[in-house]
Amino acid sequence: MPPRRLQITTEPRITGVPFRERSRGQAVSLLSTAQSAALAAIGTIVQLPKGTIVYRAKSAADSVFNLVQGVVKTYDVLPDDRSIVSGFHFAGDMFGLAEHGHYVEWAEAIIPSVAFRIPLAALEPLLDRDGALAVRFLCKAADGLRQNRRHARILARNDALGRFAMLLRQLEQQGPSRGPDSVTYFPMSRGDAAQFIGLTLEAMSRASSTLERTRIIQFIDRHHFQVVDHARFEQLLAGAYQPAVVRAKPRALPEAALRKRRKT
Amino acid sequence: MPPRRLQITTEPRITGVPFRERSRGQAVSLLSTAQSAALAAIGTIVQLPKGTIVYRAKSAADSVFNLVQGVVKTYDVLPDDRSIVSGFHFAGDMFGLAEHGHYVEWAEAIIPSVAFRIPLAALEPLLDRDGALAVRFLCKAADGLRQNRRHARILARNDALGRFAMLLRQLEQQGPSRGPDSVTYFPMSRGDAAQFIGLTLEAMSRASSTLERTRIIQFIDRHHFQVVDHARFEQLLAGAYQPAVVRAKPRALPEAALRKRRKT
DNA sequence: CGGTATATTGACTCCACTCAACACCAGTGG
DNA sequence: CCACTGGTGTTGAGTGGAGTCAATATACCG
Repeated sequence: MPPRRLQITTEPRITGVPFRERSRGQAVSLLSTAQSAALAAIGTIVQLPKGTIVYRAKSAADSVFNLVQGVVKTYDVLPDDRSIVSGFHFAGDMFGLAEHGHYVEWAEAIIPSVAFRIPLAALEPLLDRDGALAVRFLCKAADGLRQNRRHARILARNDALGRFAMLLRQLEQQGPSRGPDSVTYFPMSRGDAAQFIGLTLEAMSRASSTLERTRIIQFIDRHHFQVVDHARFEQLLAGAYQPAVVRAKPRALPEAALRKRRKT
Repeated sequence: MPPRRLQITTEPRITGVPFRERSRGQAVSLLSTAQSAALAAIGTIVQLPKGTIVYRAKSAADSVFNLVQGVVKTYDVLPDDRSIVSGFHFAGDMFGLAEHGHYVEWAEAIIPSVAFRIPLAALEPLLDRDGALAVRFLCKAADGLRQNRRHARILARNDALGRFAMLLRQLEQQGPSRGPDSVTYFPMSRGDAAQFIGLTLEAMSRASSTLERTRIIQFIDRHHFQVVDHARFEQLLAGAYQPAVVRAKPRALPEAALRKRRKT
């Protein structure tokens, strides 16, 4: 697959993995030109300058959004004012999850973005009529579920290094597939990233520094990085590597542990 | 809403929150009798004794499952052999998420269960034809996304007590709504619960013991609990309560902090 | 009953959080 | 040009709490 430019489109575009597709797993456009046109007919383009709040949690939800350009984060604000980022959305993604007619989270453009706003009032009849289109939306929803699983896997780790590495891996895979040593775009601020992987800003910064110091990754600038040592990076992702030079001191194993070890 | 018995059905049954529904948020059955019958026609009932592996990660995915009775856990096995539970599924839920024709996770019945196995080969044409049915599935997928958000909120907390409390809250809300001081079913083992909330078994056990010792909750037996002190339980969920009698010592604030505090 | 799996409790270590200070940068205005 | 500011990141020191290993207790199932 030749690396090609991300085309700037003014049509709705939804990417994902079709159900039937048994091929290798790159996400492809799920919509036919007719379907895209049908969505364009009922939706409107909205420009989202950096920092735009697309919607607030609990506000009336009348539309879903299809991002055609940029990056949008969705996040929860907890009772204690901290907030956690539930996901980052890229071109081809949908966002605007609601419950009982109200959005369940906040959405904010973290870089200049463009989205299609699709009113539910018009979308629902369209989906009712066009089963094939509804199935495409279902595919995209399944995509979201898989994305959430990845996020949960990140949050379930308890080492800052591993969490950060998993985030970088995800960004690598989200972007257009390029060469093995290419530079990957890191669109979000450190704070956003930290809130996504469930760490404090400081802990994440330390993890980042450690990975740089040990020459596993390298940041070109604040928003561009590349993996330098793929082998150790993979070990890190697998959870079987501590780059800290301070090896856990090999304290003498007690008797019971030795017995158990002999068996295996 | 009168508390009523969970009916044992041999028909597919999918519960969730319809898109249009502006009413209060109890989950309702999403399928009309005709739709249920259509699904029954293409699916088969499978009995799942406790401990049954419904499918394995990476095995060929030819069906989705609609649970009509019991509880099924879905989980990932990590490279280092630990495993994390991605979700618990109850009657009315669907599971069987796949990618490229292969399941992405494991599924296991944790109590005796009954499910409908619905082959994708037959389901897809059905959804293509029946847009309304596809929309119901979309509703259910949205339900899954909301469920995942709740899970992520649990994992994002860093206090064991809070995580455990949030799990209990979720179980309370999942079950049939009853009186305020009623007993709630705790279907999973401690190990499963710990893997769901991202803690070790020991840490979770300690959290559970602490909540019992401080009379916030009470376990009738290993699989039934009730919340005793609702006020403190809510504070705990909100993240604004430390039941540990060891209050953080109010060490003298340094000069800078005092200055900042005066401003606010 | 006995035997195994599951659950609780204890002791100790280590890592992420907290508070704090500092570095860096862009924009603003003198 | 510098000084001031606020926002954003990095680094440092100290503490608490969850992980780890281990022993014990309880429940489950023949």
